Amino acid sequence: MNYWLKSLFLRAMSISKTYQPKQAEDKWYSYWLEHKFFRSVPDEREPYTIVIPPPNVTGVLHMGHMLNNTIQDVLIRRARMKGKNACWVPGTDHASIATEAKVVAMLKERGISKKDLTRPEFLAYAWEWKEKYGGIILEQLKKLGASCDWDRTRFTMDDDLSEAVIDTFIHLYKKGWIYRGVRMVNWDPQGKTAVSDEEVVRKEVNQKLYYIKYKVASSDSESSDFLTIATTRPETIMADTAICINPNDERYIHLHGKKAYIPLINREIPIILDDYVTMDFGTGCLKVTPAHDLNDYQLGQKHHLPVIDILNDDGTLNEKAQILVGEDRFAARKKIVPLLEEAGQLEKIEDYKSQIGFSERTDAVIEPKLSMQWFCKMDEMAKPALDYVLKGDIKLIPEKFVNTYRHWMENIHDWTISRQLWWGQQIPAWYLPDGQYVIAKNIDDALEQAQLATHNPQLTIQDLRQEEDVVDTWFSSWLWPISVFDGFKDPNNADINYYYPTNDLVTAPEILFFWVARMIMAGHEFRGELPFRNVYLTGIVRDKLGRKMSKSLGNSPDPLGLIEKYGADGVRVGMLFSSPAGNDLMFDESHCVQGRNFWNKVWNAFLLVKNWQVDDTLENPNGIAINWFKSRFGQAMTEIEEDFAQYRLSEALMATYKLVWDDFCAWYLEMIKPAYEHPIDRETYEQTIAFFEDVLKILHPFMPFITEELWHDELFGARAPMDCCIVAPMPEFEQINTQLLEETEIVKQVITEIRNTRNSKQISPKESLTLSVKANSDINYDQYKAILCKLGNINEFNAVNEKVSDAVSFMVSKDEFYIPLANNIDPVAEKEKLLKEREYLEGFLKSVDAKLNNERFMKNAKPEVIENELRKKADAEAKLKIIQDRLSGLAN
RNA sequence: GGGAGUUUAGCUCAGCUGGUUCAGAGCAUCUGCCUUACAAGCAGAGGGUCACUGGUUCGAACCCAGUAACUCCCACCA
Repeated sequence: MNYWLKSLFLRAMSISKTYQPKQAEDKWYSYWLEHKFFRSVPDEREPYTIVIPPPNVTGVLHMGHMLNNTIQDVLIRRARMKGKNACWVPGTDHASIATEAKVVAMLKERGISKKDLTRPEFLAYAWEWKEKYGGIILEQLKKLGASCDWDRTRFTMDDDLSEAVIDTFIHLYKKGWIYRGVRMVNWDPQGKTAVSDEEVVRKEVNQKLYYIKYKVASSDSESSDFLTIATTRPETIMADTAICINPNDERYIHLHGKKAYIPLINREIPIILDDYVTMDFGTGCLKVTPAHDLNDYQLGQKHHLPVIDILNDDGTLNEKAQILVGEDRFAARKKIVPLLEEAGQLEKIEDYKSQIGFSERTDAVIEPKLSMQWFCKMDEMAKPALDYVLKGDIKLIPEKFVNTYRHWMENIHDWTISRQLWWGQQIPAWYLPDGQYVIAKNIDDALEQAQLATHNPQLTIQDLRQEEDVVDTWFSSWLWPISVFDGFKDPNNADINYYYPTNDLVTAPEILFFWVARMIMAGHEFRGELPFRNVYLTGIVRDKLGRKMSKSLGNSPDPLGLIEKYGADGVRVGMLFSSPAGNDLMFDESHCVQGRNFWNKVWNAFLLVKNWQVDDTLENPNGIAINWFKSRFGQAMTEIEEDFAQYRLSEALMATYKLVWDDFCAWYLEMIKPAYEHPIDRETYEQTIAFFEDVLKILHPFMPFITEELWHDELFGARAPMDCCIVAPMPEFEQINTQLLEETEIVKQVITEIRNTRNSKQISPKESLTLSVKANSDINYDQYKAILCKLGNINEFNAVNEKVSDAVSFMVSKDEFYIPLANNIDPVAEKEKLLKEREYLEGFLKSVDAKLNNERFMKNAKPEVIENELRKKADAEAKLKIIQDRLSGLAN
């Protein structure tokens, strides 16, 4: 009770001393903006460029964005501090289907129907909506600390970017790679547009398989012969144009050449033969519905069957269905069942599971539909794009995605690029009265071409009608790395020449094909060069149950709320702690807690140093500690460098975390910390501040705000306005003294043993002890005396040549240590400890000997390995001997 | 149906070219601490048959084969 009260009280008292993330975040983000630290213009430095995967303009920040953009920001900030000209280009994507759907919904709320608007009217509303609500997400990214060059913000429907879309369309058309044709496409009846194969998400759905009896037409009599088909879509029987059976199916030989009647509407259709039909599925009879099934369509083509399309664009039945006209396809499915039953033509219904395609954007069930669409040929463009990745010019991280990428590129289908929407770039095709069309940049060009094509100079603009459809959103996104630098409008401008190819692309594997592959194609086709060198594929952010975070599940924390709670720095660190490339991130708020605790630790270390008083008359007693930390820092830097080189960001963060928390705070600061209310010497003080500055630098990419805040504290001296952590050069590598590092590790172990001794003997840390060392190794412990005494609270430290009696003892490496504790020795326990150690060493030795006595080992193992075994043997033997000595000493 | 991947401590993950008795880290857990930077902390400790079964090898978490579970991608069986 007492304890809790006191700690509460103390916390309340010290509240003003703690770091206030919110204030610092606002303050420094504006400061960075004001001083244009994010701004990049070409100069003589090496560029480092990232283009953001443009989020939907309608989007709001979710956890996926948080992860993705944290990674990009870490990379950008690090590059900036390493002296590169870092350029991170932000922007948003017009996302035609998603945005148009939102605008339609908004209009509906206002009582306006899209049908009643003209195209320009609708677009006016859409732009208005975009200006008002669009791009919120970019503002949210700022809260995260994203250091994008906001002056370069682009939108995929900016004039220049749209122009690039039109130009590339024309370019590809001229190459013969864009064509128009009637195809079976994936129709989204809700968005009322075609979508590409990639935008169809297949899900397993519980369905019914309906067994329907078709009457077989027989010329001879009234005999009622029936055949039964199985279908999941009874509402489409009215669109049937044949029944198909396998020619080898002996059950149905009697049906060859016959006809059958569609139930309810009694239309006569032929029974055709094709070995496409699987005999053992369903009944072996297949209804052929060319208008509403891709396979049936192909079958229909082969057998020259007519196509009867009974569905409207919105998924309702049209008059060709004859019955249930106007009903939605699913309502019709329900209603046709009793009708068939009444007619006695429904044999049975079975449960059935199958994969159904859903629209990625609207989640409506996709309807295969025949329609006139625009397509882009892919095979020619896919080849070089595949090569870049296979040859390693573009690296996918992690590499496992190369296989998937290859598989996709080798089996690529043409791309349906037209969308029956208004929000987007309208296809630059103009139809002439006679049905021909011309492709042109604008209507004047179109007219000119049209007049030429028709040899009719009388043709006027009024005679031309522009294609209503727009292009797929990805048809603008694939140009992004080029178009953001105006590489189409002005292919030789300074920006594109300097920044392109970009360096790293950070994105989700889900859009590897949608976007990444196509950018590679576009890069090659339009600039003859790859668009980026490395693709870092992030994982999906899931909750701790492994479920994808989604709005509908409500399992996604509010990112801005998290920032509010843990500080942007805390959340960034939390996101990165456990997210290796390509692995899903099982997000748990506890990671953010850890992140927050980390910045808190840094803050407190700062308070400690800040409150020190310097006494210039003091000598520096901390030479070893300082040299050790220098080496340790250099060592950690090497590791961190290596981790970054391999894009192991979590590990780079962890190495940084341990360096700061363990090495800097727990060891170094404790080593040099003066006693309470004692001053510190000048040299140690200044060296420590220099270390602290280096610590801030390596932390900055992960925790930009607190590091900038501390950077400007007077502890570090006066700063010029542009002297900021964000542009501070990364620390140089120090000379690494391996011997010092190794010896210090041993000294740390000695300290741990002393602490353990205290723990087990219940001796307070405040009670100082005497320590003797009998050194059997070459380590000069005298050098480390100061550290040992301070961290072990040892008041007397001496070297001895003989073992000390009446003392607790332990061994570190080969050396023996004694703490005299006359009244507190437990000889039995001491002996037990030694016996245990001996047992371990004997086992160890046995295993080593087993190898060394094994002829085949000696014959096959590499010399270094054998040498190593010999060393192990010698070491173990030496140690055993010491233990043996001590044991025999105890026996007396 | 085809392909890829994963499986190591309670959780999230390292473990590179097979070679210290190799089984690691962080978090969580447990024990002891009101130690003047920090209880959002300090000092310690305990956690694992490396999914399973075989094989190769002097030696396997690591290589090979098979099995199981999970994940993702691709695919037109009504």
